[in-house]
Amino acid sequence: MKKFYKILEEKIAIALNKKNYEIDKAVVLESNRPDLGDYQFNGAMNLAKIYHKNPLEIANELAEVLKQDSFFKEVSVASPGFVNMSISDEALISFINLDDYEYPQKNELIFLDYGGANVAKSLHVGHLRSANIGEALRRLCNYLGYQTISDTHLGDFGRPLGLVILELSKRYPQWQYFNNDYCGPYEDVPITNELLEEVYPYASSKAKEDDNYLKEAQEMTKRLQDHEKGIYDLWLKIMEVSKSSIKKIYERLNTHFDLYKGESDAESYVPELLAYLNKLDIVKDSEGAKVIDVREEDDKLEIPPMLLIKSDGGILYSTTELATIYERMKNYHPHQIWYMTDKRQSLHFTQVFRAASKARIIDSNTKLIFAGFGTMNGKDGKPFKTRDGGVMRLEDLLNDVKKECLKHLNENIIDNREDISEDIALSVIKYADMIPNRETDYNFDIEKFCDLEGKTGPYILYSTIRMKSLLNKALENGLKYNKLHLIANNFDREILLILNNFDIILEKAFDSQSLNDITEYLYRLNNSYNRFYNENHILTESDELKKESWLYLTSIVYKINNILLDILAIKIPEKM
RNA sequence: GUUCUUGUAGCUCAGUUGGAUAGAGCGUACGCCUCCGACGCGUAAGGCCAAGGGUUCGAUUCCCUUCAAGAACACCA
Repeated sequence: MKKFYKILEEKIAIALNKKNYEIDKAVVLESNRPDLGDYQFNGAMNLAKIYHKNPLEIANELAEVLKQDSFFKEVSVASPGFVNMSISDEALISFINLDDYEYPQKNELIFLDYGGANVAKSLHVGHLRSANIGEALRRLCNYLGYQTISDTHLGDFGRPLGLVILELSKRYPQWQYFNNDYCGPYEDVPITNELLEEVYPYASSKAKEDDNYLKEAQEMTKRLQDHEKGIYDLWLKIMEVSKSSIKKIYERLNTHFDLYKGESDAESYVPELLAYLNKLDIVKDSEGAKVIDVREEDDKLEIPPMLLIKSDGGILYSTTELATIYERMKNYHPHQIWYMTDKRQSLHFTQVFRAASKARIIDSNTKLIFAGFGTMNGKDGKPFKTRDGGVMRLEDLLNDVKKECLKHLNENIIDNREDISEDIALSVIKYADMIPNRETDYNFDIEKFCDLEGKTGPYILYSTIRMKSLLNKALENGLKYNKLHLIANNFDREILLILNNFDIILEKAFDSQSLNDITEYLYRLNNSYNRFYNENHILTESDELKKESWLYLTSIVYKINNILLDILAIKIPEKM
């Protein structure tokens, strides 16, 4: 779509200039008094302060110039200095009939880090937001012309793996992997994803109660990180099993990663990173550990130093994170790196970002952006748990919602009922997940995901499919729709005004790394269209110009729906 | 304890350079299919924007205080 606000804002800036007022950017807003106009300009009040004049006077001067422009149907001024503008139908019509605007390709690479799956642990509902937000942002970046690389950054080399391997060694001491003298090749062992998912929580809770066990796990983690023969080979086997199961779920979530790298990949850059850091003389000893001081003058909260090496020589989360940045800069030279994780990790990323900047691992103009999101809580406001205390697996959630969608599916649809419910379920989950503001915590409620009416994914899908069906019917009847000839009433006019917001919504979403403006916009657009649809009988309309205009309008809304749903990674089924 | 975040309709939540009359979905109560797909559309009820103070033409928004909830605070990830 083309940029409507830009036109409007330029007109105002020029008009003000004519009256000898300078303004950087004339910000125009959609009117919150639709009875007075389509758009409003509030800048006269600010200019009044600068020029020490009455805001009404400035507003009147501006209105006087704008009134001469046939772009506007009406321009009025309200106290203490609001300028209200209505756009002429002719201007709206010629704007919608313009050719599509395409965002030019930019020579700027944005690296997106999201997903955050952990090896040997099943993806649970806590992983949902990261995948949904990250994937949508990746697609948004692409639509706006940026180049992207996405990486799930697997948790694959820390203590959880130490715990799993330790527990396996207790249960299956006879495995050749645990024989120090054995040199391979290894015979097949019965590791399945189910086994791993059972072993990890068991080992994790045991480590909490048993200090000796925890100590053993720490040792095992160290042995793994030291690439000890046997242990490392078993780890490779675990990776293979776990990765394929993770990929399957991400596929169902319509989420794509260019890279499935992880802590273990970054780990190989650690020696290089450490050598580099040592040269800079910013690594200090502290209580036996090695740290980087990242405090800054005006910190209100005391930021603890970033821990680089543990006192036992092992590496930590922050270490691999820093090494990951080092690796990414070296191999890909991104202009920006975006992180989509739970906002509770904010401090951790502050430390790492500061360390990266202090150590000049990033260029001075590289942007590291932490797009933290709210925690998913249960109905009780505490981090979400199922009734038996576990966290709900993502796969179970998908299946449950899918079952619910299948129940609601139109009986007349005979083919592909499974696939269609899968698509609808995806829309339910994604839409519900992306509609709250990114930063607010939200309550996970399975019933919320089973509600298929109102402001939901299926609402948008249903409207879209109905439009498609209408357009197909028109084509079957030999009707063509190439342009908008006229505005018939307030129903189609309102849609045109909403369409004008398209580009600023996308840009706002990009600037704030947040999708709720897009979900909200989709609802608003479709709600407005459905009202229009309800009030006008398009195919039976006798006025041919009206009919073509309405079909054309339908085709535009249909197109926008397709673009935005694709950005949100929601699939549109054929029927529903 | 220190620091940060949050508090908006019965419930779940929108609401940014401070703007006019604070919005939506669900739920509740009424309506709308002989006509393009009713998973749709409409109407109504529902609010001291946590409380108090300040800044100014103007505050849900900025500042201060209080209350309430949550989070983070080096050898976990």
